[in-house]
Amino acid sequence: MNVMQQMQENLKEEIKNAVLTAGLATEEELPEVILEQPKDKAHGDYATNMAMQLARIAKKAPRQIAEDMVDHLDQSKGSIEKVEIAGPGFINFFIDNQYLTKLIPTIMEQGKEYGASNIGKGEKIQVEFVSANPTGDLHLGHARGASVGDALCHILDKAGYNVSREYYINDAGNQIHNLALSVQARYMQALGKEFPMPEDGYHGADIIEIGKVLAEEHGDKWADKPEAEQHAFFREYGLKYELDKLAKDLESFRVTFDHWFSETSLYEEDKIVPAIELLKEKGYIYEEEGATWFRSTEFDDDKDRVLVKQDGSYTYLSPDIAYHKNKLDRGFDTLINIWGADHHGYIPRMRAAIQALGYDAETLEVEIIQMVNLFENGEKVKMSKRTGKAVTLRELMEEVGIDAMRYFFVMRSADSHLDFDMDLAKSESSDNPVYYVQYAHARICTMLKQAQEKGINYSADYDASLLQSDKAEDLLKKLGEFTQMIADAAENRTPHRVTQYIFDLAASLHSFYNAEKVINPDQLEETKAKLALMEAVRITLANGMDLIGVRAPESM
RNA sequence: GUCCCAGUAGCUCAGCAGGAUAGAGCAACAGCCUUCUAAGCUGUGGGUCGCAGGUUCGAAUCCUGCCUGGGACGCCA
Repeated sequence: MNVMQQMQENLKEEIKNAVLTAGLATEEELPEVILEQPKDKAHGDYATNMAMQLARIAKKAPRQIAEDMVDHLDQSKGSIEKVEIAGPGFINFFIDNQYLTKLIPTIMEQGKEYGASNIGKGEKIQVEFVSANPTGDLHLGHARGASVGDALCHILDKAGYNVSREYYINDAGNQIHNLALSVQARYMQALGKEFPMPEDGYHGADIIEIGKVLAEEHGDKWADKPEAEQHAFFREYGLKYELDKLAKDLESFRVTFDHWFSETSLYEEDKIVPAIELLKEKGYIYEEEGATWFRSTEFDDDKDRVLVKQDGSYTYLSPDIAYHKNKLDRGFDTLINIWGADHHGYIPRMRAAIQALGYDAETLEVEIIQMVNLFENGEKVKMSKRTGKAVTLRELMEEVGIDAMRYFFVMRSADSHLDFDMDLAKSESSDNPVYYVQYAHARICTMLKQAQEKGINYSADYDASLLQSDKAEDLLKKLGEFTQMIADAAENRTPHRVTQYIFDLAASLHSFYNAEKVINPDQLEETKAKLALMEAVRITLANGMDLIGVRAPESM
């Protein structure tokens, strides 16, 4: 808890005491103290709506209650400078913000750790994200999922959760057979033979590439082998090639995983039958029309779901249940799955499975990432997975750069559609928010460097009374909010809050920069105080950017 | 037909578990570089928060219905 949070707690405690000593409510009746930061500075630093909340309990007019509260408020505590009653019964607090200067030494001391808290109390959370099928290149939707998932993991980690990041590899179903057939076709074609692509084949450029590589490395030695042998080979080769590519692309994109979990391993280690057996013991399984059904309607699903088809093979749901059981067996308190919008219909049956396995429905959280539309030259870029003409993650990385992508993909709340403006993302101007933020960081670095060249050394031990301007106070307040902002973003699973925060902090920095000269050898002590402030802002900006996978450049 | 998400300034979006006169950025307009990077700053204009009801001291926020856009509803994965 930093000094700002400490101050807020003290203030809340004082408000509570005032209500109790004024006899307006009993301890039990007392609602939670809500402290808000008014948008208008004329309304003070903090305000509480306690008087309005108490109106019914105390059976008095809110303004009267507010007056009673203020009479019983001990203003010597909680750094209160002035109190006002306003509007329908708000109590506005004007705080002596001198305490904020204590933030700077804290931030400088904590460095990369600044912003960390223990709100997660070590809760074990597993985040499964991306999990794209190893049958083609990663495209825009995956890029957004990767950006959001990775940012969320960093945020949760910072907020004191114990995070494990996982990628589920769908390497067992029909689609892998199709991959094998597609690779086979491209291989044959690379050898100059006529060979049709399978019905649901994968038309991506990557598969054509595999065919070429195979033809070069192996010549035509596979062309006349028995079908089964060919399929096994192409399957294995294709899978390995695709997986290596996925991992490499994601790593370039600064996204890494703790575990790559193979669906096939569920078969090999015989995890599926026992999972279904367990549900059967609990009475959620029945047979009908030659198939095995999961009675998911017990848990609010629209209809029951088939687990084993008439032909004896599993539906996708079966290994998925086994997989989630496996996750839970590994001792995670909470599972977060990050899925594309096209999978949202799948949530109720998965939730039902979690409950059938004996866990609370809330154990599984599914964050849905809405679609991304790509715009170039003001026009929507059409995408088609079928023809393989989708814009890939790698292409986009090369064209617009990783920083801009990472920033843009988490910039909006995940559950709203995202228009990705290529021209804006590529532009090196202040219109581009990622440059705006990075520029703020680079500007500070330049100042610190120049101070150093002039032989001016700053430290956490500075004269705080020299930081009195409104612009400096704005910066300090913003710095103080960092830890709480991360905690909120973690609890609400809203990584986009981080981009908003660093954008606002950058704006405050630019504003300060234009209003005040930092380095002034004639005012050495003031210069040192400002440099300390700059360093604190720099650390906070860098930490914020780190959370969303954006680089903090020292010069631009 | 059922379900999910969205509808806020000309455009793209915030609005944190109802709170004061609804906020940013872009675009428009007017200013600021002999001074630490103008990739920046300052100011102005711009809104029936899709529509209609309801809940209450108070609703962009919660509830109901409707309209519009997108997506999902397989013994596919």
